[in-house]
Amino acid sequence: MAKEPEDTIASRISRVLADRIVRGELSAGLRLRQDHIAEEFGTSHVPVREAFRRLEAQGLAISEPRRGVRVASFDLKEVREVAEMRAALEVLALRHAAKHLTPAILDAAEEATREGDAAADVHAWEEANRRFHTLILAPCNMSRLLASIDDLHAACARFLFSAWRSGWEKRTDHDHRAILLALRQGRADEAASILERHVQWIGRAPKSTQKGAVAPDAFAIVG
Amino acid sequence: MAKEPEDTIASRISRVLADRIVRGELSAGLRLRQDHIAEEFGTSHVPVREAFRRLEAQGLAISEPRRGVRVASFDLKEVREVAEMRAALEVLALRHAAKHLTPAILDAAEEATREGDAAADVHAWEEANRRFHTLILAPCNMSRLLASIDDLHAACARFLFSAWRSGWEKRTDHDHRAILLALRQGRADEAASILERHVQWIGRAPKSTQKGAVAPDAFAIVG
DNA sequence: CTTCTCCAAATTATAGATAATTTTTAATTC
DNA sequence: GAATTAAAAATTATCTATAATTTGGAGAAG
Repeated sequence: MAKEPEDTIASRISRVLADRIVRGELSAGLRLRQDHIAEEFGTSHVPVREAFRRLEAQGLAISEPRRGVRVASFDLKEVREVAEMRAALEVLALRHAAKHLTPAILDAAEEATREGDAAADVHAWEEANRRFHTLILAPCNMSRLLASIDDLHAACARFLFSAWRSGWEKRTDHDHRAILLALRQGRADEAASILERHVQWIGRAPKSTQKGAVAPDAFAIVG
Repeated sequence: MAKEPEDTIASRISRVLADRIVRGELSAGLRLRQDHIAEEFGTSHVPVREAFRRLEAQGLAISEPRRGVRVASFDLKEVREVAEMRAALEVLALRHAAKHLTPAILDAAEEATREGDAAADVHAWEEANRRFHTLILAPCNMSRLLASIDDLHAACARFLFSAWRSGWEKRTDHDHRAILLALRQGRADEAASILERHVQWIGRAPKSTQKGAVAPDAFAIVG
């Protein structure tokens, strides 16, 4: 019987709710009522409350004792904070991963970049983007670091999905390609600094390319 | 009636258990049986389970579905990982905090350093050490970043308490003083790089001062 | 007479206790 | 050593109490 990897109801609920929050289906400030959620999942409120604790730790929900749980708000200031944390930690991860990267991994990362460039919508792009970052960072073999990066990446994705209003237009990810090139040539430090800049851009106002000609999005949302 | 700040039983339990784990009273790998803990705190196991989720997120406990929760193990590799993460994030925090630091804050941090130097035991030293780091970083005003650093600091403290076997001998914290000096003189970048080196030392083998003459501790444990 | 405010009752939701069920682990027997 | 059974512990359900919010109404002010 194809059974999901997670066994407990609580973990399943937290995964589903996290996904909904990230995708923007549950908007910031919304109250998460344990009885309603319990009813939806056909369980009692006990595992729901455990799921809440995990969401709280991930920064996706905020709990006030005796007053309930709400979807965490996130303003631009928080997004920048998350982006800077992510940049700092991804640089660290890449520095350790670099020596373990194989051509096969870099090929897979390049393929992920291509898929991102060809993505039909923002969700497909984000999936490919996350795969790229995971591929080049996972070989650092530092599980706690990778888990932290994952949570931060989710927060970034939440911003991406919320900020993206207009239709998706194909784009070419030059940063990803520059990172891969540097890695292939053994210049890990350069790859790390491109990665740092790349991630830090999230939530920052893009350079006005020309006076009056502002990009369609008011803030850089990729990464 | 003097009531503790936290309202829920779960948060109280998680704080107490976290403290015990950090102080080494609960050793790595020990099973945390919810019924026993519930009995000790005079509650049911429901809030205990919620406390477990928080400990899990903090990296202090590990839960295997249907098999219970254990105190997280931590080998030297994990300590180094935590130290490097902490270094990366504290550098980020200090860069943002620097511009908001006041002479009053720096004076308080210097006082914390003095108290650390005069500490009678390792717990007093750690309390002062944590105060120093918190004082100079808190003005960055990035709550998520500070919360992450706090969790990482707890993991470092856990290593410190576990590694410290012999009696406590007074020491002078030159790094803290160098950081404060640089901050007072407005050289934030230099302060940050001293801080980075300072924290990264945790869990690393110290330079053998002389052949055969190894330091009393096999690894650097302060920070 | 209308409107605003303040207080109390009723409703709703959260937090926790107790109980039932399932799963894992240990033990004993073949 | 394998298999069956018994004990223990984890997960979840149901139930209760307590705290928070809302609603309704009385009284005062405009």
